Amino acid sequence: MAEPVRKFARISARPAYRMVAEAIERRILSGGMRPGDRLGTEAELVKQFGVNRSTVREGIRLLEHGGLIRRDASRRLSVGLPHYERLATRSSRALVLHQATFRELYEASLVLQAATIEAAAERATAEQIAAMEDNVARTGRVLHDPAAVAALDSEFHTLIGKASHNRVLQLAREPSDMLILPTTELVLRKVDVGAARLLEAHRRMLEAIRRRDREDARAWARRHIEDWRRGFERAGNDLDQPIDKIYLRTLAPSDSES
Amino acid sequence: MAEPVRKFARISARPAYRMVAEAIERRILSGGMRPGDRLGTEAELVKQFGVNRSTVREGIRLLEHGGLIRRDASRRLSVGLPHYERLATRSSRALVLHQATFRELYEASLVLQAATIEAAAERATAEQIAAMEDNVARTGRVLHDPAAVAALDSEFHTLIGKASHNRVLQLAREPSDMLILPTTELVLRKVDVGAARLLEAHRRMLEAIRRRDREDARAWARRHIEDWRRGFERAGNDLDQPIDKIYLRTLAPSDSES
DNA sequence: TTTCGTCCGATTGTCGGACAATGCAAAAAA
DNA sequence: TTTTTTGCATTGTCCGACAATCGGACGAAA
Repeated sequence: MAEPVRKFARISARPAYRMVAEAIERRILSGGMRPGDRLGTEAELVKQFGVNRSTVREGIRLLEHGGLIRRDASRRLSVGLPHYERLATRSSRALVLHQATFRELYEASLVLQAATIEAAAERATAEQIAAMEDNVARTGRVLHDPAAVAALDSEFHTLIGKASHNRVLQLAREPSDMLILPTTELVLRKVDVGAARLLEAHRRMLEAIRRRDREDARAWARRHIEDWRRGFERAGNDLDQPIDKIYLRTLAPSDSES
Repeated sequence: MAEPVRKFARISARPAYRMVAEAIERRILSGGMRPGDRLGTEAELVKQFGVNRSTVREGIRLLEHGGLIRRDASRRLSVGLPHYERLATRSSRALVLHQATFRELYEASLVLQAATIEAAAERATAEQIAAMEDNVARTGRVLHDPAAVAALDSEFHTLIGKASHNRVLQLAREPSDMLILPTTELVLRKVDVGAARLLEAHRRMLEAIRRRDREDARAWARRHIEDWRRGFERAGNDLDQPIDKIYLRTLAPSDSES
């Protein structure tokens, strides 16, 4: 299997529809087009690239799903700004396919949440703190409803992410959040004091952020996640089991929305 | 702008090519098909879905770019296993489009690298340690060549990622790595002792991993990244500047490979 | 004046058919 | 048996077509 001397550059046997996609992608990423800009109509692209409309359409599809290209209400093409959520959805799916375990999620979350809340403690704006206060208040009012508490928990973590003012951290955090948070409701149903402890943790975290006390914020975030783990295990789950496909049902529709 | 009472659910007029993509996606994610399984030919899909081949092909394209579907050497369709690198590429691009700054990258890296190396110190196998030793040895031999050192640095971090045995962390880390590492060469060219310090740090990190000394490993990883920051600034860059599009040139070809 | 039908052109979504290039596997030749 | 050839299946690309829908213009009704 001796590789012959490599002398020639790989000939570009890339299908035309890929070249179309790459050309558009390059244009966007090189700053030639900004998010929101209108891409031409299909007919125009046909003329520019000199290929058939079917080919253009296939090329467009490649970029469309990734969010780099959007179709607005009138179905016309425009440059999109892929949002973390969408990317996180894909990443989450990859993790499931790779059969990552809950322990891996737990370990990563511990670190990422701690870092996020420290950043939030340092940089949260007044509005962001107000939003968290509102969230905590609402949580207090629905303590008996696991689904509602879980939803508000998810929102709370998103708010902290925003308050961290670090988009890289947010992006890094989202996949694990997306897989852990759906289990919260499950845990709450099994552990009676779960909702109360969750609220307590949120309150303390918020309090620490308000005081700009990074250490305390970090400590409570850690405790919060460890609570989740205990509840998860008490609910009869094994931390070393692969992430179940069940959660994909939660994920699935989120990507197919208009 | 008073929103009228919202009474009807949004009507779902999803085009057929999307429904095709969703159907295939559901089948895969629900475990109905495993990575590596052959998807039928286009003609078969046409029969199953009862739509035109053009429509099927557009649907396929949606999934193809995400890696959920691959075309093997013979161009036939099979279920793919999206790899982190591919996802990281997309995430990196998103970060650039969102104009994230190097400070955000730096902050996130600090945390993620520390966590990764702690996990690696705990769980690295003998083979993985051997691979790192080999990497360090090779680095020692090319200290004068910034490009080679940068490449080996990247490899070293990948090895640590593998040794962490935590795929969630790896996935979280990859986008920031992908954006920071290309700057290493740049930094090395500006700072004379850069390569030596880098090698020293790698050596210490490896040593700590071998001793299963999490604290020490973490400390050296931290120092390593702080070295990068100092070098980055000394090279005349502002940490608060948005990630430049320059790096996209590095990124661009990585996705258009076969 | 504002609101409501209605019409029209432009554009997208979908379809059917076609053909060259290429890969795979069976058939023929060595 | 091994090698070569041939034929078929499949993909990539193109063409032309038509219904559905959107945006806007135009005029009628309130």
